[in-house]
Amino acid sequence: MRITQEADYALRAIYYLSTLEEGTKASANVIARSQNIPLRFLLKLLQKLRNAGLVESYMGVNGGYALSRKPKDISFLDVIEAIDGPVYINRCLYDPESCNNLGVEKCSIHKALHQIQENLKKDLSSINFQQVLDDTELDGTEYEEV
Amino acid sequence: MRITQEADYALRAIYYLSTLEEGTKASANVIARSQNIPLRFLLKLLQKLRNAGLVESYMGVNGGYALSRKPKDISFLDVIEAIDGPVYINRCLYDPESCNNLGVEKCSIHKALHQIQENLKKDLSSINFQQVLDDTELDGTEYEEV
DNA sequence: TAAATGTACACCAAGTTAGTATAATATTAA
DNA sequence: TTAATATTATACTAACTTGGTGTACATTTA
Repeated sequence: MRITQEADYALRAIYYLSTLEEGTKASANVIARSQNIPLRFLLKLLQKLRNAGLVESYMGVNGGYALSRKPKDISFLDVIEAIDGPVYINRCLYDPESCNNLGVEKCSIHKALHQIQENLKKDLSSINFQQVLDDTELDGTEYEEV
Repeated sequence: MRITQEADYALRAIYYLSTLEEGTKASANVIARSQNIPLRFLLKLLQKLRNAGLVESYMGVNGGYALSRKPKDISFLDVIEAIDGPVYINRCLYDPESCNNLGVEKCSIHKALHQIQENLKKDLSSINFQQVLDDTELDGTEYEEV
């Protein structure tokens, strides 16, 4: 019932790109060091984000990666599904044909799980990176704990 | 981001026991056949449910398993955590000490994930087996589709 | 053309999952 | 008291997933 470490890294990579001025690139090296992500692993993961259309990449000297949309238009669900594939909380909900019970339609258990899954996906898609940025700023500055 | 097949089986086993008269036992064999679960695997999984206090077991001839509480007092979360362990949607939320970013407190990403996790757990704990029973009865009889 | 960058593909160790196998123990009924 | 029916305990395993690493190549800029 958890996201992979790779998806966690991806969230942090997208977060880092969100902190930059719109359109600014960052190299994998810089992202890796700033977020404490193994470089090789990050490079591979960035390809998935690129294939999903979340980032753009630029080769060569001064190359790097930049968001292809504004932070407010990228949700946690976008990132997690780009890396881990579709979110589904049990087998039968992914491939109802292979369900060895009665399938999603007939089985009350799976119907209930389906509802929970949809709530989860809604939650994940309702949070975007602008919100995370705003939250971070609040924490560090204005509202310092006393 | 999914429950194991074992947890799915466990939900179905508990569901089956919920359909019985209160206090009635069923043997692992009967449960296995009725829910299409591999017997050996079911036997092992029933131990976990027993250790978690969800079912009681009886050895010997006419032995078997029975719920230790009423269906309405057993939630999906109870069953899933009995089998898969605590629900947490990423590593850092389970063991914040080993977080290689800033930990749940400092990192906005992990704070957001934590909120989503709590919603998920609330959802899973809000559904119990009496509800599933009721839903099943509605389906099969009164409300048959035309 | 050298240096800095991303891309592509292959490989691998460790852990997890979904089981299976075997033998022992407890209870009941004949 | 023995046979049959159950659960319990322990150990094993094949396949898959995860979280990486290694090597070689392609592109861009100075």
